[in-house]
Amino acid sequence: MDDEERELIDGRRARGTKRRAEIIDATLAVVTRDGAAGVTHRTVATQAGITTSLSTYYFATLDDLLVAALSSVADAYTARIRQIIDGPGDKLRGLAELIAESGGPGRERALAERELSTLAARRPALAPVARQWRENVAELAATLTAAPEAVAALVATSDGLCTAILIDNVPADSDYVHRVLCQALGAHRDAAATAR
Amino acid sequence: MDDEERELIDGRRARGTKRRAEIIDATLAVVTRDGAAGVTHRTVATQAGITTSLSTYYFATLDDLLVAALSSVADAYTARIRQIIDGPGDKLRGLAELIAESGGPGRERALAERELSTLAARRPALAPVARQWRENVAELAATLTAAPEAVAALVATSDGLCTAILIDNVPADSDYVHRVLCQALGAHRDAAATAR
DNA sequence: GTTCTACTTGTACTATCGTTCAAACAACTT
DNA sequence: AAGTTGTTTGAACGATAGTACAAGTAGAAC
Repeated sequence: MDDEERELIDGRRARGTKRRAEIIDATLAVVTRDGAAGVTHRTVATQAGITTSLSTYYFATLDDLLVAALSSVADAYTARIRQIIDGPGDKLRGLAELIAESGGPGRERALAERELSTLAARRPALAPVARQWRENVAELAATLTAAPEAVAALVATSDGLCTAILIDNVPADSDYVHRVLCQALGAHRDAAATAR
Repeated sequence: MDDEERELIDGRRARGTKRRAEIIDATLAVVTRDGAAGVTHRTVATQAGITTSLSTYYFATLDDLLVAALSSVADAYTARIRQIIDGPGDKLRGLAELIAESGGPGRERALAERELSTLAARRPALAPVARQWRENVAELAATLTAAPEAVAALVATSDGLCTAILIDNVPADSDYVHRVLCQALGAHRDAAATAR
């Protein structure tokens, strides 16, 4: 245990980063299992295998914990989509596969994200975090079309498809998702293969 | 205790329908103000100006209350969109105006609907109710196009636009919404004015 | 009148919540 | 060894939650 994580930019030591990450993971597990309403210092602590007071030691208030958890999922999602944007492959297909994950192994995370982003509607401090996903999708869309309406349509469709997949609770077909995205982009006739 | 509930179409009297409606309204007011997490028998009762026990008299459990409230908003939304489908006007424009309301006077209701439909992701009994909005939009879309992808794109876009409007918390321009819907429909080039 | 039934209230029990706090623990400095 | 600093614990306080329940009302049926 020397300079454990540091993940900070300044020369100083990173504080309880590892514990914080554990607690955030436990929080997301609770959100996945019982919903955001089930998140309490006690349930989170039990899930993490620590004491209640330790949870409050790292996150003084429940709100801090929820904000941190939402930011965490948002960051993970952001990393995924940036990978698609900067990567070499077909961007629209990459997005389709990412969305389709909401119905399979990524359902838990997608569910947590929706739950927590709904929370954001009432806490102004969380709105920027919740908006990040949309902005990243918009950036991706901007590489595929110049029409602002097409960008907006792709962003909205991506979000709506995620919602539909979550509520219908069925494994999603990434080919189908891709086709719907093409439709929204207006690429159904010509630009279906132009991605990148 | 015979045919108590039914309060429906048959000639019999409806039981505590009025009180129930009052309590549901109060519930939605609480959801609007404090979110679904703020819904308790006590807060609802205070909002409705009744005693706590009366709230439990009509809705034995908190879950019953939330289910009833969600069903209520879903019904109201359903009525609105059926009006558009069966009405004489431009259906796509009607839908655009309905969506744009989420940013203005209808924000409260849209917020409540999102909050409560998120709740549905974890309670299977609520999923059909949450799905109804999508199915109605799909029905509307089916009158405008035959392509299944276009229908799916319009439904997803409608949902995503609502979300965006709610999170961005800005009054929405129904013309803009209409243009994005046209884009998703694939009607940007030709069919922009074909609605109906 | 009495009776019955739907409705309404006040009170209370039990559980759990967020949060606090003093004390113990661990590792590293001096 | 003593001290310092960051971490962890167990116990507790006050507040609020869901729910239950016996008692009280009002009005229609008898």
